[in-house]
Amino acid sequence: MHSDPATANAACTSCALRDSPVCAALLNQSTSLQTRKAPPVRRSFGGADARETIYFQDEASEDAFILCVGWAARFAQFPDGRRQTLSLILPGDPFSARLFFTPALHSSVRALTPVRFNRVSRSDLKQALAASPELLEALFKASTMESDASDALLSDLGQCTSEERLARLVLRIRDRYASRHVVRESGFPFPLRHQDIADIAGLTTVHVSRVLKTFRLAGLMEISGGALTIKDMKGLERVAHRK
Amino acid sequence: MHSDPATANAACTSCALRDSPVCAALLNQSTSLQTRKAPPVRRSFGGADARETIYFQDEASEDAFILCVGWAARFAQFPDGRRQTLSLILPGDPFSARLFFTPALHSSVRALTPVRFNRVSRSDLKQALAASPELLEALFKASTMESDASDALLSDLGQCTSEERLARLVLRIRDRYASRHVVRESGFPFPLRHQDIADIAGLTTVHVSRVLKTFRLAGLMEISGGALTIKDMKGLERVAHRK
DNA sequence: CGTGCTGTTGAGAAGACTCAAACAGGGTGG
DNA sequence: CCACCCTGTTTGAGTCTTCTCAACAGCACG
Repeated sequence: MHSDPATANAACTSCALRDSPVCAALLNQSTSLQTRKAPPVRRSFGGADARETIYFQDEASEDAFILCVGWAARFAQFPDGRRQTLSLILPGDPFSARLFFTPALHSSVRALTPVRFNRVSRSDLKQALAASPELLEALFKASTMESDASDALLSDLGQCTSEERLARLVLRIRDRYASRHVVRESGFPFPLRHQDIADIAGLTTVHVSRVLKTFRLAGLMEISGGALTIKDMKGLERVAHRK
Repeated sequence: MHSDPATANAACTSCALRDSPVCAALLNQSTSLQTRKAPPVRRSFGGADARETIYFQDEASEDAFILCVGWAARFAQFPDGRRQTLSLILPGDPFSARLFFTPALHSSVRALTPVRFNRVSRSDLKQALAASPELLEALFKASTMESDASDALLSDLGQCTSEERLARLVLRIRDRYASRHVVRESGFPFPLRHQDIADIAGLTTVHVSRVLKTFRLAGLMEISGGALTIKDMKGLERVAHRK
C-alpha cells in the first residue's frame, strides 16, 4: 500500500465514480466548505494485489475506506478456517459504512482483484459532518444500502437452493453494475473465481461448478474471459424466483 | 394499536430499559434540550398481539419504532410464502435503525409475543439531531449493532450446520438478555416457537425439533414453560464452535 | 518441463427436507 | 366434568440436495 495525499482530490474530481453517493458528497463538500471555511476532509490512496487482506478484523483505523478500482469482499473468518463473505465491494462502495462512525470492524476485507482504494480521515469526516447535512445524508444512504444488501443475502442463504442463490447473486451483481455503467451485449466484467462465489453463496466450489454448468447447458448464461454474459434474462429470473 | 402521547415520556422515565442506547439518548436529550430551547422529540405508544404484523414492508411511516415489551422479528417474505427472519427484536431495540433516517423498510416486522412499542417522530428526531451529537452517536451505535448482528447471522446461515446454528442462536440470545438482566439458575425467558426458531435459522420446524431433542438428551439445555435453561454452557459452546 | 492454481467430473455419504401420522396441552362449549 | 378443537411438538420413513474425497484436465508461470 502507498498513499499520495496531494493528488487525491484531483484524482477524485476526474474519477468516473464521482457520482457514487459518498464520493459525490465528499467532493461537493470539499468545494462548498471552502466558502464556509471548514477544513477539508483529508484523503489518500492505497492499493493491493488480488488475494491480499486489506483490512484486518478489529484493527483500529483512523480512516474509512472507499474502493476505487477492482473488486473486494468483506468476510468473517471462523477459528477453523471456514469463511463467509458478508458483502461484495465494488468500485464506489465503502468497505463498510460502519467505518465512517466507528474505528474498527469485526470483519476483514480482502482484495478479489488488484484494487485501489481511498482512505478518508474519520476525524475530518466527523468535523465536516457538523457543517454539512448533505454529507450526513450520504453516509446514511450508504449505511442503508449496505444493510439492505445484507438483508438480501440473508434471505438467500436462509431460504434459497443453490440454483436460486447463484441466479440471484448474478442478477444482483448485474443490477449493481448496470446502475453505474452501460451493460453491453458481450456482458459485464466478472472476475470472481468459483471459490469467491462459494464464499458468498455459502456453497462449495465443487457445487458452484456443477450449478454453473447447468446454467450454461440451459443457455442461461456464460462466464468466460473474466466477463459474464446473460443469454436468457427471463429464464435466469425464473430460476432466481424473484418477482 | 393505540397511542398515548401525553404519558409517553413519563412512562419512559421509569422504564427499566431507559439505559438502552437510543432510549437513554432520547431521554437525556429531552431534558438537556429544554435548556437549549429545542423542541422535544414527540413519542407515542402502540401495542399488538402475538403474530400480528406491526410494520408492513415498504409502508411509509412518519415514525421510527422502539420495542418496549415483548419479542418481535423483522423478516423478508418471498412471493411463494417462504419467510426469513432478518433480525430478532428484543425490548430496547429499534425495529430497524434504518427507520431513524429513512421513511420505509424493505422488510416487515411482526410480533412474536404480545408487544408494546414506542413510536418516535422522525422529523422531530432529525431536528433534535442537529442540536445533540450524543443522539447522533446513539443512532450510529444502534445502527452498528444491527449490522453486526446481521453479519453474525449471515455467517451462521452460510457456514454452520443446524446444530451450530441453534447453539449459536441460543447463546446469542442469552448474551443479549444477560447484557440487560441477571440470568438466574432457572434460565431466562424464551417465548419462541419452533416455527420462529426455524424462520431465524433457515431450517424447518421438524428439523429444529430434532436438533433440540439431541441438545436435551445430551444434557446441554432445556426449554419449558417459556424459559430456556442452559445446563452445560461449556458443552453448548463446544457445539457452537465459537472460540 | 515441472509446479501450482482453477475448474471439472464421478462416486458415495451426510445433512436436511417432505410427507404423514400421532401426541400433548390449553381453551371452549355443552 | 368431559368431549372437542386448535395449535404446537414429536416421531418415522423415504427422498433430495449438497458435501466430501479423489482424480484429472487446462493453463499460467517460472
